[in-house]
Amino acid sequence: MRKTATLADIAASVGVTPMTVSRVVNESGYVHADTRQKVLRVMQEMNYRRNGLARGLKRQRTETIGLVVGDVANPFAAEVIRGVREVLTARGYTMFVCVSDQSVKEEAEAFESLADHRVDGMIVATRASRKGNAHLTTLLDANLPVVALGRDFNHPHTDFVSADHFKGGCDATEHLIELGHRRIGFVGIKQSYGAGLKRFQGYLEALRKHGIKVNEEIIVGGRKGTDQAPGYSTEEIGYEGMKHLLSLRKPPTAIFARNDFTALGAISAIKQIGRRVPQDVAVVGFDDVPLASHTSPPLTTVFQPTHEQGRIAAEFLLRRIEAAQNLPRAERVLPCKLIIRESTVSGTEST
Amino acid sequence: MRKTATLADIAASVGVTPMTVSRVVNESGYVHADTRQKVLRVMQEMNYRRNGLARGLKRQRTETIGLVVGDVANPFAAEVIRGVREVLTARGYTMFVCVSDQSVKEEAEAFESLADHRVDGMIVATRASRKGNAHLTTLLDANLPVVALGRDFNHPHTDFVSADHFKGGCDATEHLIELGHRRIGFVGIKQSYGAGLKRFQGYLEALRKHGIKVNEEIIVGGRKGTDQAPGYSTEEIGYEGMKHLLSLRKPPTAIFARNDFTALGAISAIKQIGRRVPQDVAVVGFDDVPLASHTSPPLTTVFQPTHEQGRIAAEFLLRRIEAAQNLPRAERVLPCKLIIRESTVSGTEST
DNA sequence: TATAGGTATGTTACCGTTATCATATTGAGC
DNA sequence: GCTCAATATGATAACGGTAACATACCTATA
Repeated sequence: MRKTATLADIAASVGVTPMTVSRVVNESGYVHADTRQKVLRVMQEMNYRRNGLARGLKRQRTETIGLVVGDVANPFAAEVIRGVREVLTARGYTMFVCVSDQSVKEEAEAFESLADHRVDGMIVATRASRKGNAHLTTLLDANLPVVALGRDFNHPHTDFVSADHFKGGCDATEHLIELGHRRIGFVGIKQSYGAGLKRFQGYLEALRKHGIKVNEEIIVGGRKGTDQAPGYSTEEIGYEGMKHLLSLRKPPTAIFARNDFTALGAISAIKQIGRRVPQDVAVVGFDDVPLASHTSPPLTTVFQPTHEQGRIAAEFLLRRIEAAQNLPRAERVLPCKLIIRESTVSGTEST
Repeated sequence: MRKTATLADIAASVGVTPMTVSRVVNESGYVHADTRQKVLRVMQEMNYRRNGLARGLKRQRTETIGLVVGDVANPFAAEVIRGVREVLTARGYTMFVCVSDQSVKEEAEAFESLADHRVDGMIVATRASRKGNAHLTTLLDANLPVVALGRDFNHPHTDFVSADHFKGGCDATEHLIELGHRRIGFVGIKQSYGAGLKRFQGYLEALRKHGIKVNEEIIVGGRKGTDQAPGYSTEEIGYEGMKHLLSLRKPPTAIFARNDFTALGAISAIKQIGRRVPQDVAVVGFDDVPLASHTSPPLTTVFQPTHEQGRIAAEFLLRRIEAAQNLPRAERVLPCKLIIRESTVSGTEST
């Protein structure tokens, strides 16, 4: 079991001090060209890799940040990750991703692992929860820069980035109302979560604004249990939820789905019993996943600038990391955009 | 800017040595019950978090492993991640995920970051490439335990876990042949990658076995450029590829798609011009994503045990990490399973 | 020629932990 | 009361790197 070479090993082999080798590695200070060459050659020979632990310990920063996401099997997470990484790598930082699987316990473990390994900061893109927020607060007491992405977290020393889900939900619902729908269902919500889901609140607001009474009968989640499953489970929630709605004496004429996958599941359910979208039931989704424009019918949905949120979160975080002292809270809410396709209006687009 | 408390701070406050506090933290050696209580109380008060850098530096292991994936926006990656994590957390290890976005350069950076931060081992689930393999080899010279998951990498000190994509591709194709198809297209391959894609080779093998000549005209990728995009781009590849196939003088009567998303894209294209699945074109996918059973028609596909691959990879890795010396290479290839739904055979399942 | 400033290296100490060895105290058994 | 082992704690020295300061040499300029 050969051990990894250290600066001292290189130094001994070249006949200089570790400090000189360090200067070569970090391209800092003066090193004679010849010495540098020799050092570089030996480094290569010995397959040197610098020890980030020692380096981080001494320098008191690791140039590393953690990104905590709840789920990874969807384009939202993927785009956030890409956005964050773009900014970070350009500035010489490394990103480590932790996945909480929507579990508060795993989320806490992720926070602690990242804190223990002394990341310079964290971007938190999990779903908000009372316990999760408490954990975060503890970490902030330990002076770790944190940015919340797409989830509530109120703390004076934290930044916040999100899309305007409320307005998006409102727009989506108003679109249906303008098409003449009055019986508009919401698919994909668990009663207990309702309060925290901005796009759902937008839905309620739109109904209120147009004098439509909220009908709890047509606000549904999936079958019990399905909403805790991983990955594409939201698709199932949509399917099950819609099945239920269709079994009602008076099913809704339109639905707003919690997200695109839920919407796709709902569309499956509608088609399966021989009804048509949008003629029998109009469907709006949320997120505008790449899939959405290729489904049949193409899905009307609300685009949110995911990639951009990632970039901004990363920029906020780096600013906070590199600031000498605590900065005041920065907030940024990006607009969503309703994209009308054929799942609400037939024949809008001819290909 | 308050600094994080250290063992020494706790020790000073309690009136003991850092060593004693360390014993409390690690629950190692003897500590008087009263002392332990006092230490724990002060630790809580001072919001102590152990320094993984110092700890890792001293102990020469971090109880941390890296997982490198190419893409994250798909159930495959998500399930691998879950499988790996289940095993790791049970054994007290932390996992950091790095995403290469299918770029060899980013992949190399991920390898290096992980190596620099002294993870105890790595699971590599990116797509194989000559350059990527070269990088990996360098790291192995630095004695880092590595497990390859679902990608080729031949090295005597590496383990290997995969599903049997070759057999899966073969089965899928034979299924179509048994249904009487002779003109079977393949959608979702770039010429240059063909050699490395086992499921494609299975397709070729099945054709050969049944005396069907390979027709390069009906083996297609997406439109140029689309196959480098992120996220669900494979869906577009399927759509574009199928469009092309349908424009041929003699389109195939069946296609085998590189994966389920490609298959779904292909189905969109087929439906869009008013053809039916499976009557006009039969479609087989690969992976059995949760979505697959809910599409219309439900997708015939090849299930691969993703979660299990993650678990086994993690077990292999831990074994290698905890072994005193280099272990011989372990390999494990898990069987896939053809799942027949209505995209190849109409009316198979009644709901 | 003395001086200043750039160039090239070395010395020292410390980042926060823990392995190892050393020391002290206690209690049980004879 | 003495011995031995278990209990409880401390002192020391690393782990690998780098910040800060010190030293030495060189060259250009007053």
